[in-house]
Amino acid sequence: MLALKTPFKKQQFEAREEAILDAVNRLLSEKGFDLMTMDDVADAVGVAKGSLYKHFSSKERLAAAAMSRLLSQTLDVLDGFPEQWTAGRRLEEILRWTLQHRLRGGVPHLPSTRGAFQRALMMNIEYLALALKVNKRFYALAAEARRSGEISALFGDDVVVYTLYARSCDPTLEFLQKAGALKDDQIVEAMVQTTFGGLRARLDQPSSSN
Amino acid sequence: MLALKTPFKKQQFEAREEAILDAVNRLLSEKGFDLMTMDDVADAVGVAKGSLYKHFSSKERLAAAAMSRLLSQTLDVLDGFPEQWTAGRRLEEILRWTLQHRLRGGVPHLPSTRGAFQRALMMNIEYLALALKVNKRFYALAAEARRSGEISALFGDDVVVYTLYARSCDPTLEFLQKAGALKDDQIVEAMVQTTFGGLRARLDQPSSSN
DNA sequence: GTCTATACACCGATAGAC
DNA sequence: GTCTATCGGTGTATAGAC
Repeated sequence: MLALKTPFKKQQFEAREEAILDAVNRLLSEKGFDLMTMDDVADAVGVAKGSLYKHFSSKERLAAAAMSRLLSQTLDVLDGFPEQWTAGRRLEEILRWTLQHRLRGGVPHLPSTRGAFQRALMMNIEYLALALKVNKRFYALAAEARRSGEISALFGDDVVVYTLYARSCDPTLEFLQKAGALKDDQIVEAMVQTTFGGLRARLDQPSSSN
Repeated sequence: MLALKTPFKKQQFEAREEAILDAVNRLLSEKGFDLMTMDDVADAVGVAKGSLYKHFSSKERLAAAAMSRLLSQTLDVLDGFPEQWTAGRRLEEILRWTLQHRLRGGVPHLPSTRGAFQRALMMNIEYLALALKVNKRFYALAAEARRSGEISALFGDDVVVYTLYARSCDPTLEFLQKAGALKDDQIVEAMVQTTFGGLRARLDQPSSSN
């Protein structure tokens, strides 16, 4: 058989792709898509710029591949949660995981809602499928958490899910990290508490006076 | 006297500067600093690109002028609050004002904490002075609100102030606006409630199970 | 496949006529 | 002061040698 003919080169090839995606993840979280250049990527991974295009046909596809890998990891984490955890607990833990992951420099952040990159992402089938899958899971968890009373019935599912997305790339993390007063774990806990404290909140204390 | 010699031209000049800053505000909120080009600004206000440089000597100074104007307006709003309002109420209302202002397309948003623009802003004396002034006011309000119990004692002033900054440019606003299920006022209220509900929260309901 | 070199486009800033 | 035209620099992507 010819099945074992070229496993070395292929293995090497895929290992290099993983190294490229690692570098892209770090650069995307530091500089964002627009400020990240292909020269940056090439320098970080130690190859020529032209070689990158043998792996990924454009900067957009390269970034999309990094984003897709993150979404895959997110799905894996969701699947790995203990069965007895409630929907609210799962939402809380997935945010905690994302924030911890960010502190280790592994989460690319989207600079703005518009922009050419966002449009390019929606043209990427692999990314789109994963994003829809993650989105569906989040909406299901939000609805269930709201039914069980873990999250206030005052907020629609949109508010819950979008808030979760927004906290995943909330700049408060970098602010607090740069301020230096809190340890990493304390930063994560403060953000998780302010987020879910707000989602649990009833409309009491409406700041009475006028 | 010569005092009235050239008021027309000067008036015209300053009116144009205001028009430029309006356009910059809108473009900064739509595309951010990096994606906004001087051609965009020139087209939006209806003048040649070269003419912009007679008003502002660089793209950084132009954006800094827009940011400074926003900070000035923020200080004015803070000064205009009724005397009987508590510190917590003032923090809530300044966030409400900012979000409403953003819905009208008037708040430039900072793409990332790093980047050349942030460094350039710190070199701008006018902006720096205003930013420090606003920051001082926020910290004073946060400390007072925490003393009076309006905000949970569990969070440090850093957490409160940075959370407020982060909500001011929170992408949840655009998400909910694009989703279209909520009216503008409802969007603002949802975001204010989730934010301050979280800051008021005690550490109850720690998702019990493990 | 990986390298060097380059084509092509875009952007910030300037020059010079009016 | 406003215009048109252009310079210098940078970034994506490609071509061609090895």
